Amino acid sequence: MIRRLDREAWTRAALDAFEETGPSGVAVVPLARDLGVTRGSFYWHFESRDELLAAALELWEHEHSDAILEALQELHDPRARLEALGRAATSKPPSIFIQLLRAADDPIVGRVLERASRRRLEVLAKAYGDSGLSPAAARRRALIAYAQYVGLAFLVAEDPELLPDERSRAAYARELAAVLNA
Amino acid sequence: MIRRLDREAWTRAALDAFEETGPSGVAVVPLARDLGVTRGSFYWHFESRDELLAAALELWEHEHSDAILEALQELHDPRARLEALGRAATSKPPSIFIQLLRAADDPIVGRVLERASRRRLEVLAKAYGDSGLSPAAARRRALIAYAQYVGLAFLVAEDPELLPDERSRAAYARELAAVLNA
DNA sequence: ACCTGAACACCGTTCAAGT
DNA sequence: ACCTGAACACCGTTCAAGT
Repeated sequence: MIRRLDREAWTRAALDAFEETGPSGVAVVPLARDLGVTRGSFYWHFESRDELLAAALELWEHEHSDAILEALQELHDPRARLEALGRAATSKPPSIFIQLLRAADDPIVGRVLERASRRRLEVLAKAYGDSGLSPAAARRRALIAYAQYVGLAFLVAEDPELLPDERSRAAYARELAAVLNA
Repeated sequence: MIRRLDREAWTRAALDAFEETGPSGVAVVPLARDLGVTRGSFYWHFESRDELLAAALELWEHEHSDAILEALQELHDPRARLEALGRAATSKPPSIFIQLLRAADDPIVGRVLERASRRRLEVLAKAYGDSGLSPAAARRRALIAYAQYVGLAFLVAEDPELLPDERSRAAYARELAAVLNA
């Protein structure tokens, strides 16, 4: 029996591989092997391997990254929104986002990461602005908060021993909250 | 005339390529072309391309990363040391470090980055400890400060428009200092 | 001691031919 | 409309042969 695939099947498989291994996992020949077809069939659906990677990350942007931000925008009370953002920031970051951070030198990954970061910074700045800061101060505070999130996510992914248990994570979150509400 | 190279020449060339392009720039065939020899000659000096990348990054660790930390340790006044660290943190991060951050998914890059981060966190925690914090609090504060440094370096490398001019950098640094000295 | 040059494996890409 | 299979380019690696 001959397997028939569509663009979507390739894209989902590519996103799974990306979550597992990062951009190097999105490779035509191994994916084709896994999907039970030959490399040639891939080029019926896509122009190139880069187009596949871009499509997979676009899927993530629409289904996950944007969805989270939209849910947050539902919270009209700025204090509640900042609290929700704080909880999101101190809980475990999604593995796809971690992979994006860890492979930012890939041009396609870099573009997606920059778009996602821009949106998140806007949402954060809006929350700080709505809770009373001037636009410029809100933007700076958003940058500080998001840089902290990115830096910590990065470092802990690199070395989980930095925050090994729930107690250390809680102590870090308390200290960070004290520092950021100064 | 036949070119003769040693291990050091390959290592320097590899580090230059890494600074320019990241790990993908450390490729045997293109480097050999640049150096005017064939690929085969490379394997006289090194077991593998990975050994070359590791050697290049080791060079960076010894000549740059460690050197900076040792210079800082010379400052015995903890306040002066924290100030020097603050200046280092808000000035432009060295391009090799940025490349390390942007390619952390590479196993060899990841190892080097983790080692360097561990050392920097130790030095930071020691500075905070020497200036009066308890060991646990000093470690948390060090993590907050270093995560901020890493996160900002990362985001600004991705999108320089986040802090486009000297004025915005200064305003950010002021706000950050206010926040971190809370 | 250091380099050449040819070989092989692996992945990206193309394309004529099949169903 | 979707897939096969063979071809080519490119890079990592090996190794016998050269100087």
